[in-house]
Amino acid sequence: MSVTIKDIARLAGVSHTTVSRALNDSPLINPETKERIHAIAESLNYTPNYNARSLVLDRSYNLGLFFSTLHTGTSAGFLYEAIKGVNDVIQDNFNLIVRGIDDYKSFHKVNRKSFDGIIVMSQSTSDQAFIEYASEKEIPLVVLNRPVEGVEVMNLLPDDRGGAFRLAEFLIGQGHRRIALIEGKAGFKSSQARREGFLAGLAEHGLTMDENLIVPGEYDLESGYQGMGRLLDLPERPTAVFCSNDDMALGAVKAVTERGLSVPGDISVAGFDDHLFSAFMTPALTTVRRPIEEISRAGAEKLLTFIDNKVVEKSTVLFHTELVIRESVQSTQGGR
Amino acid sequence: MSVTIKDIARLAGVSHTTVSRALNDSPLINPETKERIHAIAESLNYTPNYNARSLVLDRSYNLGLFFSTLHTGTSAGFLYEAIKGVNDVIQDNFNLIVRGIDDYKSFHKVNRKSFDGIIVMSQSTSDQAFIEYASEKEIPLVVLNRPVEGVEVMNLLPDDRGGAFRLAEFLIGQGHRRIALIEGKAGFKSSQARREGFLAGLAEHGLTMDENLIVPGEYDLESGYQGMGRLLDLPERPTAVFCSNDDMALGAVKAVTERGLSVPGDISVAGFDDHLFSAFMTPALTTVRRPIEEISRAGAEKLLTFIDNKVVEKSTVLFHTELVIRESVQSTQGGR
DNA sequence: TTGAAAGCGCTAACAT
DNA sequence: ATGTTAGCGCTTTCAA
Repeated sequence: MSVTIKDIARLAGVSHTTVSRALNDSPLINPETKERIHAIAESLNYTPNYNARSLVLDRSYNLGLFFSTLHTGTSAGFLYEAIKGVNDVIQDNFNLIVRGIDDYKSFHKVNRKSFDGIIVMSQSTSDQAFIEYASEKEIPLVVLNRPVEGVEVMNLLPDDRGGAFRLAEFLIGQGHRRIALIEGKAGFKSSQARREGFLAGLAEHGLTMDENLIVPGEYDLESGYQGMGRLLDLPERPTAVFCSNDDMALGAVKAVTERGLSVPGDISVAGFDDHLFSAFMTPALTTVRRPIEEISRAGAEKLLTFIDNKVVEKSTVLFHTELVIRESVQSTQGGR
Repeated sequence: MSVTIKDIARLAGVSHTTVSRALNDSPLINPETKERIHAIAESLNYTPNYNARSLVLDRSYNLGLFFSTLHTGTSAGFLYEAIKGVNDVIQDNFNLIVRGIDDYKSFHKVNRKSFDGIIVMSQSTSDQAFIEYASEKEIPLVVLNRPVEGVEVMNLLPDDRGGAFRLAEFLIGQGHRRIALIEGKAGFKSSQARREGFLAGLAEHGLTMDENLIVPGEYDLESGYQGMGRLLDLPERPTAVFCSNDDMALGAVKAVTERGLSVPGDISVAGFDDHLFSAFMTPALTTVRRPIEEISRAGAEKLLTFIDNKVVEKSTVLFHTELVIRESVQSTQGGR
């Protein structure tokens, strides 16, 4: 068996209580005793049993980072940025448990005892039940990325709508009138917000979108490729295409070049997210930056203060999304 | 406070022992009693306290997935595939704790009580101390992706060397003689194995590599871009460039097209990994498939059997890497 | 088939 | 400044 505070107590000739206090750096303990105990602990290679501590302190040292799904619809870049952002903040103090909500058969194992706090990186309303569950259980909670309705939570999200709006205006400013849209995954809030923002941006300039120029997508590379294929088969092609994320934009560009056409020479393409690879695509992608890592970081910080102060604040914070102009959109006059 | 087995016992008019047994589906308990207890537990919305259970059973239900680092050198695709592979296997039975080894100030919190098992997704020898630590502590352990020396462990890895070897042969078969290499991150085992395999492949056909045609890289997009820039500035350019991973290949292609040259028309480019985006690049990338998700899945399965059977097997398994021929490499005669 | 009692390793009142 | 004692919620002998 492994060494416990009782073993240390025996060797130090004190009670295990004293050992516990010494190891927790209690001011009550004589500095010399403290030092002696620390030395013994060190030499015995003692490590505390966190399960025992958790049991009495009612704290798990676990933080959950939950995604709507870890399967389709969650891009590698998204997962990466979210984990990085959260991980940077929590440091050594918590275990970061990563999971797809759709992997749970039941939420039984999700409770205050097992999670000191939860971050939901939400993409669709499919996880609404989970959010309500966590909220009811009064687990400290922040929901990132999509707006939550029906239940009050701390809610941090990118301004998808505003970004798409500004992108539409930019496209129009470049002279485009016949503009197409490859939608994001059906049911995802971001898909909807981006479409709405985009259409609103067009409307702002008196344009409405031809229904035939809206094609469905799944947020993955393949569906961008397929979607663009359909648009190119149209008798009258669009001059510009807004892909609801960068992954689809990459696929879309592929479909264009494969037919011997060029981006942006023959057709302009824009994306959304500003993934790491977007600046390195050929041509470099014009897109909208969505600050996922920043949101994740902010969410983790909020959560930690909730846990420390035992108060959860409930409000919505919108993070700015920024138009990033690169090379994949050209003016209809030629040139960028 | 939350409901415990004692609360259930009181309501059911039995001892808490009986409740414990009933809930764990012990054959000793009368079916009717069992049913009654289950019903009460259900109605009370009982969830077990895993900390208490962990304390007595000496099991944490935690699995660690540790990366050498979560910062530079770990690409989004790599993280994504690793998490997906492991997550698919462990289902609902364990918490998956994700962490960068370089985030630990000390390994104190890593022990048998806190982790039922550990998967190290290792990229460099910088995590050697951690692997040795986990091995000494006798935590069930598998190490993926890089060969481990100096300590016996279960070790699953891709055949980086063989893949690079075959790629070199392919390039030569396409008529290339002046071939360059953009290396992976210094210190990473994979960088070394790929270089060695590649040089061996050249040597097999009597070629040696010009020192000037080897440039350093960091496994990220930017360094691929920079590296290719340096190669293009050479008085006598290579006809083909092997980038040690796909991320760098994407950056490299960018550097080529930015100078008004084309891939593969003016220069051929190959990568390694076969990331999701590689097939969708323009041109589609010729590369070597490294089955990270498959390795992760196999690693997780191994680990679970170790935990179940309380035996750890120690051996090395090499996973095949496959040449994937697409469009970015052209024969020096023209055409693919 | 069930219950009583002990104990997992720790922290925290309450003494002293 | 230190020790005694109880208890967190659970599983598991041992006894009935």
